[in-house]
Amino acid sequence: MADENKHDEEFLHKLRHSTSHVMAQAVLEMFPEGKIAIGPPIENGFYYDFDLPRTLTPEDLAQIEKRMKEIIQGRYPFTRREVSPEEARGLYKDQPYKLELIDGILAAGTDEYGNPVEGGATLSTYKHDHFEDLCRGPHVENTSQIPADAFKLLSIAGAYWRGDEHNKMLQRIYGTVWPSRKDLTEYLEMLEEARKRDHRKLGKELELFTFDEEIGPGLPLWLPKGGIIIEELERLAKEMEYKAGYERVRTPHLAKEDLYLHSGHLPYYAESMYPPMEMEGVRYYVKPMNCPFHHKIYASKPRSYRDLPLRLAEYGTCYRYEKSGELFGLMRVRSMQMNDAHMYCSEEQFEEEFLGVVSLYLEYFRLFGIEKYVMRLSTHDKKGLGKKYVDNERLWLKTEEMVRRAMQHGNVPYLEVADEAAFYGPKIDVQVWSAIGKEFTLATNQVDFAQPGRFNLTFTNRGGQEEMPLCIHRAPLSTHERMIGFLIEHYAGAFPVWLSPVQARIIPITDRHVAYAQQVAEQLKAAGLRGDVDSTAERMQAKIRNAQLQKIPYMLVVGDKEAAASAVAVRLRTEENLGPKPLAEFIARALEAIRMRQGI
RNA sequence: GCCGACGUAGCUCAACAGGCAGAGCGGCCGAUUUGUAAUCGGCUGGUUGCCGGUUCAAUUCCGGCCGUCGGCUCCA
Repeated sequence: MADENKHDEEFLHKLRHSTSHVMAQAVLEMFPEGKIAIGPPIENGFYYDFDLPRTLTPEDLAQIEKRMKEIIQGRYPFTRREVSPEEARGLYKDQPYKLELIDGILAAGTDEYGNPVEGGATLSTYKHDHFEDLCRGPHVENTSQIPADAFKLLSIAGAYWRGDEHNKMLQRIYGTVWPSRKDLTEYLEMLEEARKRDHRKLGKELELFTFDEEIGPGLPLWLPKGGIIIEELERLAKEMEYKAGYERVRTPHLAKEDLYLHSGHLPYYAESMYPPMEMEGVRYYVKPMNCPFHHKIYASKPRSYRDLPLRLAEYGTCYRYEKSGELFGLMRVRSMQMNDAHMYCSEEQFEEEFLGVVSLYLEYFRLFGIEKYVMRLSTHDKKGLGKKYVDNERLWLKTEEMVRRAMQHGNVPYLEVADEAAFYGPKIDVQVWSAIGKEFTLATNQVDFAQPGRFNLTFTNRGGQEEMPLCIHRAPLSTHERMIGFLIEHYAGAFPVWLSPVQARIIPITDRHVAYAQQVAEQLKAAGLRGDVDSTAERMQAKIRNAQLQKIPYMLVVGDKEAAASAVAVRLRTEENLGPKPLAEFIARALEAIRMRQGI
């Protein structure tokens, strides 16, 4: 079975890669003077980058698709051949991007995407019809293996040559292709379904948050219902952090420039900080992170080894000037409330502290039922030392090894990726995917060996000597913005009761039941439940529909029978009808679900 | 920030090829009083994102700005 899947994967890969070649041929026929860059297969499809004399339009895509179908039906075989550097250069003398790729392959021993190739570089091409592309392959044997009714060109986008923003921007066409028409249809339907759970759409429908042009891009307004979710998440964080020995602190939203110079953030971060404001000759910045403030709290008095680990927690509000094109609903914003904490510990305590954080993550993920995530160990890259990263290779290697060891000892699977670290140390990032497939770092757990030194943070060890602590930065619940954006999609808006803004909607069948409904509401309130009464002049059916659309977990229908018996007829949003229950029984059930923070 | 598309009522969306801007939902008023996903009728609602240009006339064509979206870059 696993073997079969592997074959499927290989075939899909070849299919997608081959379709991208066919597309490139079609585009070059349309624009004979066009330049082609690269066109790899990707998850669910493929793309190809072009440098063309004019911008593409959606109508062009239809044209290109049409031509692609003709090419496919030409039943052209894909043939591979190896070419000498001279021949390759001759073949692509009018294709500057290909020439650059050839040079790269020969110089660095990499393939056309810059990945190293074992056994040195060989130049090869794949040809079908009259289109011959510099390519390592593999491909399907014949264009006829591409189902002409199972591919679709999806979008046109800009993309920098070699992914570098200093390079020219090319035009990228994204497409998708599947083994059959049915697979394609299913994929497109899946995309459609995913759009329905998009947090931007649900956030509006469920009245959780909004943006206002006059307030500013990336600055969300939390509506009352969203505010409830924030309150509940903070309550959870406070409970968990209290149990784990954290202490809560509070720090201001801005500080003098000196602080960020001192922390070392300013040179690395200036681009993404709001510009300074000046008062009486002093420059202040609104904070993009909480760490320097917490360091100052650590430094507020002499520390002993007996004080460690010291764990300072704060839901701190930070502001980062993300580039305009990078903003994305709640997932990428400019004002954010971070589930932040900094723990200061000795080297011996590091592993236990670090694993303590990881287990906190896992506890949260279990609670939320988050199963699809990847823990990524992000390490430094030698080339970035002194630029992107603090220039201390010895400590980089040492702390990276410490994290590896901690993860291995804790039996936590992780993936290691170079050149993704924070500037002050390695980190574990938790990667998740939004409904529409965008990847995000949800939470992060970072080692910091640089800032304690910059702030002269020390503690007196057992031997009476001053020692520098390590610092761990962590944010298991991410920021409220990203966490809630993610949870909206994760639950498709149907939050478990404890997070539901409205936990119970009381539905009087006729106006004469409103008084009883209000009594029920009072009792829910007294029990600490969030309930409201739908007293609109609608029929019960309409009231139920509205509650369903709002994804309210409990609908309590009350009519004559219920009023007479101090009962409520309980309907769940899953459409399960529990029938009449004594009010006290319902309240007990709801409170239990809330206490467990599970289900409805 | 870069490339491209888009922006019409609170929401979802119409308006031939420049010629007085429309529907459904919502909201308000009234009628109805109903047992598990939409009761009926009436009313209300817009300087068509903003600024400028072309034109007798601009939602429509052109330019600039703002915002959103799809990507790229970047990122909690």
